[in-house]
Amino acid sequence: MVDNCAMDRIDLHIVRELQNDGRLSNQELAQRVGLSPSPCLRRVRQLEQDGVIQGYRAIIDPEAVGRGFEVLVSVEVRRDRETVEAFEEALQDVPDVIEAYRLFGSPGCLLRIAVADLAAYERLWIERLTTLTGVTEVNSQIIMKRIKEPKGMPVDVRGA
Amino acid sequence: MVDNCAMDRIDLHIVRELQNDGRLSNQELAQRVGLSPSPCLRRVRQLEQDGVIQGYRAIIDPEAVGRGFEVLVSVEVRRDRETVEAFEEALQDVPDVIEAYRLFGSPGCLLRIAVADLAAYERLWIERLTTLTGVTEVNSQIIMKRIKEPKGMPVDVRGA
DNA sequence: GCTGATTTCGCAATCGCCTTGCGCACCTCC
DNA sequence: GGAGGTGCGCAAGGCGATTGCGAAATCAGC
Repeated sequence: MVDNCAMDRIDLHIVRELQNDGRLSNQELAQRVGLSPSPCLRRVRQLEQDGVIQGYRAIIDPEAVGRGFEVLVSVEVRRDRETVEAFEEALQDVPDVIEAYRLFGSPGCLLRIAVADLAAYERLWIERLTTLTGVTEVNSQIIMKRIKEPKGMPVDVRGA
Repeated sequence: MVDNCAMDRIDLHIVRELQNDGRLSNQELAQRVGLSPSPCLRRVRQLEQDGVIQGYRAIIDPEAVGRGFEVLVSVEVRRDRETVEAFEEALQDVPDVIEAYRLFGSPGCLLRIAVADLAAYERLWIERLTTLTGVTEVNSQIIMKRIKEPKGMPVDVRGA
């Protein structure tokens, strides 16, 4: 996690390739970045240890696991430290909340929620969202379409 | 991609484990879901082919690749088909836009953007966001804190 | 500019895992 | 009760991961 920012262009290239396909074999990866397998693997291990690569994840079709209905929820919370901290802590225990951000300005907080369908969302809304303490306003917006599939951060490799 | 929804609890378990750690060895995975390696691998391949597992990705620290500054941008676009389609198409060519949703109601569109710092965002805003055709309103909100790290979809495995 | 120290590479060998073909068990439908 | 189909476990072959070591490159200091 220490910011050992000695990332040269090969490291960036490795990061980019692994972000595109986290299951690349070390051999294939080495070939793509122009290295032999052993130093390539050593670099990957170093990147993992430095926290640059935080993990690997399979990308799942939300529909297939019964979470094809997505909602963006703006939440306003009373702005004192206790309330905010309790609210954010409580969010951790709601698995349907996929993403959550605290913002400057208004709304103070934005959630992305994924559930099975409208009925499931109604249940979540009435049972878990409106009951959170300190919440003064909840505004739900159904997602019509995902315009851009999340593909991770773009990584600029100078000269590659 | 065809909805071969014969996902039993073992498949759900596989999906959950691979979402947690996309680089699990097949042996380890098989052991966790209570199978021997060969049928386990066959199931994984099937899930990939059915589009349930859409891919694998390394999770990268945004800071490490110079994208530690994140902004949520509400965009309003003129609501005719031509404009909307052109706008959404144009978004694909802006790599700094990490996520994009089209919403019901207002705002009509929400973007998540990741750049290096405020200066980089100012440049992006003036050069690429305000110049998009049909855009009638752009409202930027800087993200103070990521409350919940994206960990993918929760997968309920009945009885596991 | 040369030299020593350090870093990083490539090679080779070992080990372990992936992968596939096959036989067996179970389940279903006649 | 028998026949077909589905899905499992076993075993073997091939291939990739992993590590130790020597060589090359890079860098600092003089």
